[in-house]
Amino acid sequence: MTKRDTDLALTVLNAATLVVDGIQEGLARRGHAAVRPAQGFALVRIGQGDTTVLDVAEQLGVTKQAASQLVEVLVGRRHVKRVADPNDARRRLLTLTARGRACAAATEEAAAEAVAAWRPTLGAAGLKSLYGLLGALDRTGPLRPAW
Amino acid sequence: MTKRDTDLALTVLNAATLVVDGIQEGLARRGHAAVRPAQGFALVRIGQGDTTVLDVAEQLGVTKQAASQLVEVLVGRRHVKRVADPNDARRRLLTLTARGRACAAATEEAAAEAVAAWRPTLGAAGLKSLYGLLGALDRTGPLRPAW
DNA sequence: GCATGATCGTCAAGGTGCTGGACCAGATGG
DNA sequence: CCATCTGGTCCAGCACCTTGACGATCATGC
Repeated sequence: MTKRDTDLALTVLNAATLVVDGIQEGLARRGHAAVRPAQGFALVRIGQGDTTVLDVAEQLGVTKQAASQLVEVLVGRRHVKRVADPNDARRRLLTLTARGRACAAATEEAAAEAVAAWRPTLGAAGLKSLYGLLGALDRTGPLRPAW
Repeated sequence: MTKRDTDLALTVLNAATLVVDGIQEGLARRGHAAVRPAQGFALVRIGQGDTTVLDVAEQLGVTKQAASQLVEVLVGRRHVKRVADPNDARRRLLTLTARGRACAAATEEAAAEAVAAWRPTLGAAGLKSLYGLLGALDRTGPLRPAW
């Protein structure tokens, strides 16, 4: 059974590759070729409101410095604006611009599209059971750099 | 249904994170903390025989230069040796040393272990159906950098 | 009040890993 | 042969991450 377990590990990595590449391609097709998946995920998080650089760092699983740099890029692209937190002058709340909202939506669409591409192969039932199985795994929370 | 598709994409990435981290940890627990997953995969490939730098590059989905650098590290660690190809003086066949074989085996074990950790949660039947579902997806072949 | 310590964020320097361009040595085919 | 292709490496540059240090702002306890 060990041999099959090893193969399963590879199929999981393969699936993740398909997802990441699919998101990249989906973003590009929507005119956001410059947006990397990790940036898209950050935008989605920011879109949920009340988000700071630390929140982004936690979600992506990187240091606050790395998150700060990533956010800096998004600010430079006019996807994100920093606003002062009225309750805590240390915090700089992140908010989406109109362009940022478009990118966040595109990221979610691209992610959905990437797995929707499997529907012809797996069927709706297959996707559903896949969702059930993988959803039962530990939620480690942080995603991974380079995504 | 789109919302669920988006979530599924995230669960796939989460699963891949678990696999990669599990492999890292499994390698460390076997005394190969310095071996990165991508290096382990390269070792496994080299262990199959008749492997060149270009083959490694293809498997990992990186340029031949990157593969060359990765192999250079493995050679420096005495995991891999380069031998001349008697039929083609341009090719430098890669072979595993005893230490390299140990690392390759440890990588496969660690990968199997990473998904075996899901057995208590998903059950043997769950793993099997997961394998069936993910195995049906396109085999893009190349893995990803940084793994 | 006010010192002390924790927290948010940035700056700066450094490392790692990948890429594209250039190049050499060896193979290949008219 | 000679032009071309292929396997491999060297090199410069880049993208992204990390650790360390720091200023600024809260929060606590006396």
